Amino acid sequence: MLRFGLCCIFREEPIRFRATTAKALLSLDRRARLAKLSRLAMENASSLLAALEAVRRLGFGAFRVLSPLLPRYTHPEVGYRLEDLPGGDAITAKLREAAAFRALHDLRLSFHPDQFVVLSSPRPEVVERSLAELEYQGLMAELVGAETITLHGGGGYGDKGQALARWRKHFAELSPGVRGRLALENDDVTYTVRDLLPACEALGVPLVYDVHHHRCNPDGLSVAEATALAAATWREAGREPWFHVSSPRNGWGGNAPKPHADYLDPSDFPTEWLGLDATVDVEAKAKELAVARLMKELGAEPWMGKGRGG
DNA sequence: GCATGTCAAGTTGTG
DNA sequence: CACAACTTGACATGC
Repeated sequence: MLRFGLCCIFREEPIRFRATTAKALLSLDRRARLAKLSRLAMENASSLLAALEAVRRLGFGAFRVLSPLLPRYTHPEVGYRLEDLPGGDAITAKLREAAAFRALHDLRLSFHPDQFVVLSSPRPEVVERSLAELEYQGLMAELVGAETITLHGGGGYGDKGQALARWRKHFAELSPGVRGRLALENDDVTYTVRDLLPACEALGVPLVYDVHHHRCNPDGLSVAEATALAAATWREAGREPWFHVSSPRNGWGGNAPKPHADYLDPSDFPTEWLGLDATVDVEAKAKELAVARLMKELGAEPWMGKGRGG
């Protein structure tokens, strides 16, 4: 069956993740800085557990975790380690509590590094920071039991072949824990499913198929073909396929940017996906309300975990 | 309280 | 050239 996933935050559920800025941290001495970071990290760890409880209650089967659970962790000036934080053990324990809840209810967790993480960049300093950020996200993924870190190909720099060769080279520099979790996702301006498949197959990296991006940035493959090719990269690894879907706020016409709408238009949901064993992250501004509405409109069953009769 | 300006980071495309 | 878009507005400050 299909399981539906929520991305990062909630519209109505009273669950919030906290952040801070490097500038604010730099105005504090080391002791006050670490105390503040510790407080925020503990709040975020508790919020993650609350988020997973809400996800389960709402009948969803997946959750995308907001990357900065530990705010500014890899910042060159205010970066730190978990062991540096007062109460670091309690933070770790709370994250492991979330991991246990995830496992008990068979929820699938992912991370999605933001736009600054670019393994295809020709600039060494960009790649270096990207590798550090991915190692941080790998550490978080390990702690909370997240299966996947979903990354885009990055920039094309006028030569996508060369850029992807750089991506593959830097992929090899990551730790095994990150390599084993990394997935590639087609994006809306540069890399299509057709572009990414050779790298995915060569590296054993599964392909997250975003049908919204595919419609913005087509490659001659039909939705059915792209679905089958992407799904094969997951099944090769004995894993369940992972897809993304969203609707454009201002319709599909024209070349203007296509920000996400509040809710899914059910006609944007590929009929090719119905009946598959797969995970579908719903990217919509109305968050859990949008996931719930889409499931209702599709007649989808709530996720109860594999082998739990759901 | 509330309005407003700011926030680490990359790359691309539009107007 | 400025700005929006991207997984996401939240935080810090000043009134």
